[in-house]
Amino acid sequence: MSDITGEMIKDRISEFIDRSKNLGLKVTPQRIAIYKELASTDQHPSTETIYKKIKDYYPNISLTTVYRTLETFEKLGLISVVNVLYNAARYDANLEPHNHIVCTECKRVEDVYDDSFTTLDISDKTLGDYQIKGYSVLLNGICKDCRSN
Amino acid sequence: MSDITGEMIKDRISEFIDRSKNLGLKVTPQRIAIYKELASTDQHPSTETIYKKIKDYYPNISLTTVYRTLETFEKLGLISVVNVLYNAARYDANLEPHNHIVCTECKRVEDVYDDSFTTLDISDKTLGDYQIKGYSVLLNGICKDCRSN
DNA sequence: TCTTTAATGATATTGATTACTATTTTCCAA
DNA sequence: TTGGAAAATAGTAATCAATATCATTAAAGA
Repeated sequence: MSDITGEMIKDRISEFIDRSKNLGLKVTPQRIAIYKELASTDQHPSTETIYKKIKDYYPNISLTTVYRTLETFEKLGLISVVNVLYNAARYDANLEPHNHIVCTECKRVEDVYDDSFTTLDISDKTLGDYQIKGYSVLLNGICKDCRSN
Repeated sequence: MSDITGEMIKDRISEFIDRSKNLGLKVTPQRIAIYKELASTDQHPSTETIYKKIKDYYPNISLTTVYRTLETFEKLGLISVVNVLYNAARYDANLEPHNHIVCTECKRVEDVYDDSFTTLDISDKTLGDYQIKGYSVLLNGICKDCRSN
């Protein structure tokens, strides 16, 4: 949306601290740094990218901490992961229009045939400067098998 | 949709061979095996999974070949990759409803605010046995920078 | 069949992520 | 305010996914 101001970041961080306390998460300087880095950008950075940025002013932070912390935040809903299925490339020979639902536990992917997903209108405003190739709707949830385990 | 029958697979493979020839791709037993494996399932397998299956009856196929071949097929549109953004986890601290557009060249991710994407109706039929957590619309294309390079 | 050129296999390397463990820190209760 | 239990961190090793390299092999048209 609009640019992220310093004021907004401060607000986000104090809200983050409150939410952490409510969730029983200990508030550490590493966690604040990681959250701050992520809340200060709309670039959807990777773990490595966040790590490198923090390194500049917090040279002995551990990469492991960044990985672990982002996972913790994500599980608690403090942040979100853009790409649920980031572990490995997954392929499909079925070229007819359809979409997918993924189980966030076991990473199983199943087909979804729903016309309302395959016929979305995409406005020029939405496209921005991109030359569009396509789009996909990815539902995520927990499958029957994983719920019963 | 429905189950994949042996007849359907044969059809898909001969169509695949035709398309390969038209595209100037050499038709090798490895390529046929890889395509066949993928066309015979609706499980959206990873490279490793396909490799292991083929190993059973084609023991000296190389994992590298499977990687390379799937990439080739995908670039030519013979198959598709379910998860464009599979290289590394990407995070977002912005929890307000929005979606994303990704550049398939440089993997940059940008926010998309489009109400028609954030208010999709999800039918029970679509959900199947899943306990839904959410969904995302991911547009993909080529950004301005990558087009000009 | 011959030849060109693409494709393959094997291996090494890189990059992303997770596992492990000793040490340190947070934060609550005394 | 301080002591201590529990949680978090740092550092390193190990694993898993993907790519690079290169010598060898195979496909397909002349």
